[in-house]
Amino acid sequence: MNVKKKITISDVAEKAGVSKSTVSQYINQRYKYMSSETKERIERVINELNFRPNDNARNLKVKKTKVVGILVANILHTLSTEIIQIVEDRLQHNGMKAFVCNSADDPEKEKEYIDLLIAKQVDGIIIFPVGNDYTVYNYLINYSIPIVFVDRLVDGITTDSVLLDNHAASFLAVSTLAEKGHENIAFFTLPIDFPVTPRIERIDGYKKAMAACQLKLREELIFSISKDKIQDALQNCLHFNKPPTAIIAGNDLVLLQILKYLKKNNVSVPEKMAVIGIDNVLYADLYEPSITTIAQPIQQMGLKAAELLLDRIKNESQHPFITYRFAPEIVERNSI
Amino acid sequence: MNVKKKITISDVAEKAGVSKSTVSQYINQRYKYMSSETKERIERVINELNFRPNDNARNLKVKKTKVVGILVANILHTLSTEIIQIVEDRLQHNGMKAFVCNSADDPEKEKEYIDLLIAKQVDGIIIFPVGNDYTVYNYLINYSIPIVFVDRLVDGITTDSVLLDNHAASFLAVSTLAEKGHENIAFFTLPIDFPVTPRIERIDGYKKAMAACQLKLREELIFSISKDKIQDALQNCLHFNKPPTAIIAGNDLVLLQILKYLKKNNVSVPEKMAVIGIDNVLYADLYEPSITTIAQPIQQMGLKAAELLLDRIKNESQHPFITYRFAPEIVERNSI
DNA sequence: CTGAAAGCGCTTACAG
DNA sequence: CTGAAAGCGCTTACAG
Repeated sequence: MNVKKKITISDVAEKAGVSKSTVSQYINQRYKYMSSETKERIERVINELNFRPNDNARNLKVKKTKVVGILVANILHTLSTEIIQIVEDRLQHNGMKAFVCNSADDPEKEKEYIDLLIAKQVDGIIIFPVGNDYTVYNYLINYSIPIVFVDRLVDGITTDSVLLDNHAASFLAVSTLAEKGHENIAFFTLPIDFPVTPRIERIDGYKKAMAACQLKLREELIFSISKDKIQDALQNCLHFNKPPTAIIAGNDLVLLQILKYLKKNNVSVPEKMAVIGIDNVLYADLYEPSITTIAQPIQQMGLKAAELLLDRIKNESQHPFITYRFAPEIVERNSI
Repeated sequence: MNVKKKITISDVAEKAGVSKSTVSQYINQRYKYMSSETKERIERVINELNFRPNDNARNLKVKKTKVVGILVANILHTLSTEIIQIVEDRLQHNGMKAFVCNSADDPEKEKEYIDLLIAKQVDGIIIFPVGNDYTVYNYLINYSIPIVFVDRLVDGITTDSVLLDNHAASFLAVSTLAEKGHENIAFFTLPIDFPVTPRIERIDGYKKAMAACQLKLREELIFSISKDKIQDALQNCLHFNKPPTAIIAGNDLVLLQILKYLKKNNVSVPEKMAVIGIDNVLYADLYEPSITTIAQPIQQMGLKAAELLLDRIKNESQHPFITYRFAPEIVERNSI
């Protein structure tokens, strides 16, 4: 493998016997004032030399890069990849492309990626934020780089945002269970050592829904703990004086732990324990019994996020920032 | 929101009362010949102005970008995101970052992303290839951009590659079933309209394993069809003269379809139908009965891919290209 | 210890 | 229809 020198526009110009300007015109498809002979000659040389223009040079002149960043909190979440797929498809239709970056739940990494995306001069960024330090996101706003938040919000930052109506999600879960006569409903979610919007709002929604359904709120039935502690906590609360007869899983990862425990310990669902999960999961139909879930309208959320970002990128118009809340939907199956 | 002019190195230099060169020295942390007073002054101004150097300009001079591309065939596959997570972590330790791009199973998109990554001058690319047109990948080789293939190979391209020993995977599946006395073993996988390495190799491995186990090969028990046709095909083959008593699912998506069918139709597993899936899936333990799977050593594969790429990027040394084949592992559960 | 100058590979207004 | 020239925002060898 011989290390070949990178081909530049000058090489093409020289070999084609025209000026760099003309080659540049060709690259940018401004054929208007170009003889077809010149055009063909340039085309041939470009193919021969396998020339690819250096975007770094181009972007130095032309301010638009036609690239947006999608910075996800954690790429392992199904929600992230599904939104990515949808957003990308919309971008495609607008001649844009996406670089996906993964914060891996690490605020430090997120900050580095934001710096990198700024440095690469992306036209806009869709962020599933992990950090709670608003100064980081302020860089973007200072640089007038459009951003759209998805799934989570950050205190102190006002921008276009797209997320589930988490209160409604909890309400749907609680009220559905209440109708079936459940009174002792446990709520499990991941930690909120630092504020994570969906977790906080879903807990809050749970509390309000309990009140609305005239059920007694028992704080000891609310668990906000790390993944590996869920099974122990569940085991524990089964020995309460009044153990729960129903569980709401705050997200897909939590649901997985709960189902593992229930299966391992032969707790019959829904007879001994009703289960309802927020987030639709691939295996909801597969479990025995199939699991009732509260689904996010991912398709619409992805489209809205893409649309918001594209609007900001295209026109300079300054409509006020809006936080869009999407209504959840219950998918009734056999676990309640 | 007032559109602020982008801050450049000149702005910083002017405000700090030094030359651009000095600011540049500061940015690149060459403090050796810099008075601490100058250093502090520059630092202060950078913070005040919120200055972020433009990487496009930098990369025009400095050939290394410290960024690699990870181009996945389809970001919805768990394998992709798990490998991304692992690779990224290794890159992090080497001061590099990753831009993830999603081909969405579309060779045209893949080509565009390759062009974009070249244009952005990434230092290297990890590819889960979708296309079968080797000329596309040849661009990269022409440009001396290191590439590592993961999961799939491309005819006509020789480069470092990391993938499962697919023949061994099929062999494990077949021989395990054969030991349990199964003779009529069906194999389901997705289409091979154009060559997709794991699918082809797993079918091939299945055939060889059947021979090795002295079982009669029945071509009509091999299904290479699209996802939505799997359930019908399965239904069909249950009415064969000699229906299969065991099924091997060629990957996670196929397994999902098969389990859906079996559950819907109350086919008892493993009594009436043994099932074994290639690819470990999240819900393997959750299904009733739990599903025996053939797992890829994803951790090791991700690390190897990262290591190979970093080696090529760092040293110019020219060890020959190697295709690494990782041994699969069987995770025995209760479905066989 | 710091600055002036050339150059990276493009684009674009302008001249002809 | 095409080319010469300036400039985008950096870096770096060199001079002082």
